[in-house]
Amino acid sequence: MLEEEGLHSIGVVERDTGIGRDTLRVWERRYGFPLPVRNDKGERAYSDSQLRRLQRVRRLLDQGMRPGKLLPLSDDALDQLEADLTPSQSEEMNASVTAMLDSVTSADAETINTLMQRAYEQQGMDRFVLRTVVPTLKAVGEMWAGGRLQIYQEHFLSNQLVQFLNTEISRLQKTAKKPVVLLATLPGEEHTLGLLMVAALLSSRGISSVNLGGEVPMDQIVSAVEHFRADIVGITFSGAYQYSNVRGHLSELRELLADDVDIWTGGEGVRRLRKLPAGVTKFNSLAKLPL
Amino acid sequence: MLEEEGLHSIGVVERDTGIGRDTLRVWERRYGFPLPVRNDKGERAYSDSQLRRLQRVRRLLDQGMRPGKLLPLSDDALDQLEADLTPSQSEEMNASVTAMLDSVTSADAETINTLMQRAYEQQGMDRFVLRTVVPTLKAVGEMWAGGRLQIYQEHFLSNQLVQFLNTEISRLQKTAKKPVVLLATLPGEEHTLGLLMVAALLSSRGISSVNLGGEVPMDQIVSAVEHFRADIVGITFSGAYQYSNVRGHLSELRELLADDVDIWTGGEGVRRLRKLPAGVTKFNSLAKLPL
DNA sequence: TAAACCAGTTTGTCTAGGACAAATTGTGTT
DNA sequence: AACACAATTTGTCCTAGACAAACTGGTTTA
Repeated sequence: MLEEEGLHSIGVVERDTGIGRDTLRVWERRYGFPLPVRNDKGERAYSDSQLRRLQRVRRLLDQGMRPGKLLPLSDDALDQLEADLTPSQSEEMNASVTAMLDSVTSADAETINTLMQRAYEQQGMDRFVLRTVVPTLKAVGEMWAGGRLQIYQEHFLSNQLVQFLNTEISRLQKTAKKPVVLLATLPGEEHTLGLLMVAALLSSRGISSVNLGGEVPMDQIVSAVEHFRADIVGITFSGAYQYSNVRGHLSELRELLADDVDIWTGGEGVRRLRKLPAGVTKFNSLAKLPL
Repeated sequence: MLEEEGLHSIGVVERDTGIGRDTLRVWERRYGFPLPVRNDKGERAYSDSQLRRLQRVRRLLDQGMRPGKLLPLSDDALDQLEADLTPSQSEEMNASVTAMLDSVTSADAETINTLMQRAYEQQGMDRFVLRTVVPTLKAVGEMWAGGRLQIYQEHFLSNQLVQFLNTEISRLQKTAKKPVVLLATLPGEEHTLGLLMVAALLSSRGISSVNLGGEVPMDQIVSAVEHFRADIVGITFSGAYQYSNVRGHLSELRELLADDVDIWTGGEGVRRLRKLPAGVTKFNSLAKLPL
């Protein structure tokens, strides 16, 4: 009903922004934003522009800003803030990133694959992932948030990447050895591209990994660690991870696991975290895998 | 606070079971289960056993049971139901299927990969997908529903399959030509393994495909078809697809797309459908891709 | 035999404003 | 600079009622 007119229910907004229902309602009460219209049933109906703005707000919050300062702002002030926070991204994009972005908006599967293949051969896995894939995804995310990219284009890129990385991992994995790294995300975190990138980096260094994919309950991670005799568990958190208590979840996992199993964590979702539970290692950027 | 004593807040239960807060509260009101204790703040505190039972309930719901029948049941009756639901799985399975199942429960990544590789080389893509992968997934699904398989094992198998199929698709795709098939699932359908299997089958027949992955809004599918000049759109529906009105969705898509674009559809979710909208082709089993 | 229709029932999501602890910030002291 | 303590901010949870969408089961139509 709503969706066709560019309006979204509170449940959809929760899912797409990672901001809880209750939080959305309490923000409305306290700060006057977002102030959705109501449908005939009296339910909140958020506009596209409100949704997009909430996604921007979410990103800024993840950077450490506080709701009380952020939400009462005008659109202009928000623009300003974003501009300040992302100062010089567009200058130093290397050639392969711009080529990727071009091909996402205009090209076909073949072109983009050739592009990835070439960049990978030239740069090696490390630089390919860190200097090409990550910046491209970041740029794509920004374009999407700004409405300058179709959703299908993002889906397409994402799937091509999955295919490419899986192929390379599959090839490299054959020679991989100990230690074994177990990769997963926790329930609520659907974004698994990060895991794949970590797996790719590990493979290229001769380390074997077992990727369990997304939304694995904690007790299952524990069982899997025992089964595969994993030495390290890697958990990634995207910026969209809803449950603010990342630290709590990591402590919980730390307690459940044997002491000689290391925990590594990374991704936008842990960027802001300063203090980590004892026995948990963070890699701020993929470049700094604690090897 | 709670977690240490084996108690869980409603938020944690929501996360670990995928059942919404509101739903948990309304179940309590209507069916008397789950009936959590309260902490000193008056908040619900669910026990471990309640959490586990909710996970079992969730599995049964996914199989098509209804809350009203399920929730008032005793533990014994629940056991009975689970037992009934997985009666005669062990019919006649070919060797590669049983080997796969064995390795899922006991083995490591290497073994299962070797197994897939060997089965694929012996059987070719068609038979590998149809006689090995599909039956294995079916068996795994049944074992999972019956609680005879750990969740992580299902995740693991699924990820290994994704990796393997992507690798092979990637290799075969290089020589693929027209017509172009665009693959996706509609919003609400997260299960994308079917798409991957279709893509694999198509690749092995020299047909190129563009896989957009899961949950692609209809208008985005339409845009993508135009962009990629696709000749055919393939949509899969798993048995878990909630929206009963599969036919309605297919008609809608049919109307949105140009007449010279074919629509193919398949999967458990369309199995029951007899009459399809004009201009939509169904393949009942993957074996019968309408080529 | 199967599809289409209709009435009755079940079910999940949404509403309100209040409450409170955990997290963060600010201030003062060592 | 490092620490303790008070003030503020913030997210999550509470209640009980409402209602449309989804499903069920029975009947009619092709």
